[in-house]
Amino acid sequence: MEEENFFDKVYEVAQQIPYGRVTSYGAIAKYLGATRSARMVGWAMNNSAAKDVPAHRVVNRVGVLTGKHHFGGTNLMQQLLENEGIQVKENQIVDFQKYFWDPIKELG
DNA sequence: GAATTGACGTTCT
DNA sequence: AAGAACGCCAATT
Repeated sequence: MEEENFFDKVYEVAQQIPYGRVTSYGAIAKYLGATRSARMVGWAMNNSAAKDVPAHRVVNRVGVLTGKHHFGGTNLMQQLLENEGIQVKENQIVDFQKYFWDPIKELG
């Protein structure tokens, strides 16, 4: 069954995010051809807790750690990003454009 | 089984 | 230009 669902594709792309880089839900969704399904990407991340997906490298289009509450209810997500050399201010990534990893530009 | 919500983003008014 | 509504698919209630 190679026919992977939108859900599964999100996992693959998320796992391909390089170290010290971040991407957005919309970027992944757009890469999969579902620009308007960015919500599903976030929903997939919810299940990613049971996967090997670095969901902490995925933020919204503005670079805000919207899903930090899903990382244990603490600033764990921010700590992980800072651990990779990414500066975070007020739950927002500094120089988001600088660390932004576009799957379309990098992969496709 | 139906209705609502959800880690978002685009499009219309 | 700013604000409101819609769309996507799956899971939860």
